[in-house]
Amino acid sequence: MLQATHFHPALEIANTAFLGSEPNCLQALFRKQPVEHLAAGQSLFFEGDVAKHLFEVVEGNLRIFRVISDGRRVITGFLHAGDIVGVSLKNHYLYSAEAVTDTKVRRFSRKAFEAEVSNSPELRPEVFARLRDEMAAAQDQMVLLSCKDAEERLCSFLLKQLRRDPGHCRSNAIVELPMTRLDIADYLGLTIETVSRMMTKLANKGILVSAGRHCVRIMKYATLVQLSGDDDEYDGDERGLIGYAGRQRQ
Amino acid sequence: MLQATHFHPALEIANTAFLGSEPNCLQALFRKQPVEHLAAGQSLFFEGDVAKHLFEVVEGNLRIFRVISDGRRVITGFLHAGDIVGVSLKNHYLYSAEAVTDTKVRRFSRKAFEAEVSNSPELRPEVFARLRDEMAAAQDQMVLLSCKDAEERLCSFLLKQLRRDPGHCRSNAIVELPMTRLDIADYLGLTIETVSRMMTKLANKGILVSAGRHCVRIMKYATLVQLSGDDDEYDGDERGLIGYAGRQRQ
DNA sequence: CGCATGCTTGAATTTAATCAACCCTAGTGG
DNA sequence: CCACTAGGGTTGATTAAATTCAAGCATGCG
Repeated sequence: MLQATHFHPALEIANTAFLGSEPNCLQALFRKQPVEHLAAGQSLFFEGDVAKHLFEVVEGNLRIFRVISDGRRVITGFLHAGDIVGVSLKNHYLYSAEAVTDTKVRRFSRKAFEAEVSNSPELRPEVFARLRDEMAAAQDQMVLLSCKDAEERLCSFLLKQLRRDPGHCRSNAIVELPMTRLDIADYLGLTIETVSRMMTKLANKGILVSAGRHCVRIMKYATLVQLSGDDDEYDGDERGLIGYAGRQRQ
Repeated sequence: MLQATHFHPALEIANTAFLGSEPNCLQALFRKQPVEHLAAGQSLFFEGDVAKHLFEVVEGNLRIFRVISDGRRVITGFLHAGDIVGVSLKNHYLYSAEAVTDTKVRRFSRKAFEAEVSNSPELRPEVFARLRDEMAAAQDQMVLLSCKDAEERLCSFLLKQLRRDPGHCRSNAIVELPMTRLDIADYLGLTIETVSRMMTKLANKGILVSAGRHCVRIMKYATLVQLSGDDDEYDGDERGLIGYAGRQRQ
């Protein structure tokens, strides 16, 4: 998965405006391809399949996940419009991909993609940038799964969803949650019951107001950040000291 | 971090033998650089620092980790001889790096590295391959942290350590564990006590025999694999069916 | 030899999972 | 248009697993 953190559709279109036959942006590669439609729940590819294609998400969203031997599922990410699936792939898909909602994608041959990228000095930095963003996201997820409790996990998740919207305002913002509670649970390493309980707990604290199954209004952004356990806006000048405070909290 | 999964030192030296001024292997870039020594526990760089250099691990091993606001530490990986630190970096280090044991590294300017790579069509595939391996490792770690219990985590860890040794035989093999229990705990998302308990549990089952603090002999490889919860040697032809079995175990 | 650090073991506590019941809502068909 | 139903979601009681707290042991180093 490749989150398009720095590549908003608007920006991308601007880039393409003064562009000849040489695409200077990854998404330009996909632009000529026909749009394919996926119904909610439909699979795009399966873990272990030979990875013949990469995909650009045009609209909607995907979950990517692995299923382990005993049937447990781990969602390693959600993909949205502008994201490209598969740049980090070897010969086989490392994970399965399914549409969460009705979704449109464009398909591009992996071989052709790799040829294009290796020929274009303009495209390569973008591929690297996307890989780096993907890696950074994976690291964040490891931190979340390693040592955050249920409440922190859910708060982090909500913030992540909120920040995907470039025009989000800090408080009184609405977060869309197109995925089910089970999806959220499998993404956060929790159960649906725990996700549900934390959701009502946050609602009781007045931090958010539920607005239907797939929608939530954030009332106290700052509190949500605090509860997420991420030291955003790092105030500390003490980074870099030998050792660290120990693993206990408080 | 970049694990050198497919790049054993022996192979690398063989490659360099018939090699002109154009290096055809990433490690060749580092070869002219002086070796720097790090004492056990010494820091190589800190999370958040400007990433001016990449490093090749020549000997010994490093832990890379992040420390979150309340002092908890998450180890996201261990690095060994042949690994290169920092290919997935942005402008700042995403994590800190410390020597676990006495360690030797070579340093290379990130700018120069990027220039070399972007000029060399031979180097680029290797960079991508390493990034892909790193990504795959991160995914595995997410699966481990998401849904494995303490015993499965420790077994997975031991197997990973065992498999790093190219000449490992399946049973009766010795695994070196240069890191402390706290390192293992912070890597597996557990406490030292739990790691210790699981270690003795495996010893009681006759799966391994402790041989000092930093060494373990594996007696029952197959059992260890089973307990690790990874469906290695996948026997299933049923991958790719719609849906999945559900999240319950058994 | 003695201390310090890392490791192990045990008992109590806490957190989230599990098991079970019930509710709500969207979508269906009468 | 309304009643019914199925699936997703919530809530409560119980259980299990790992953490926390506490004590003691071993190993290595001065």
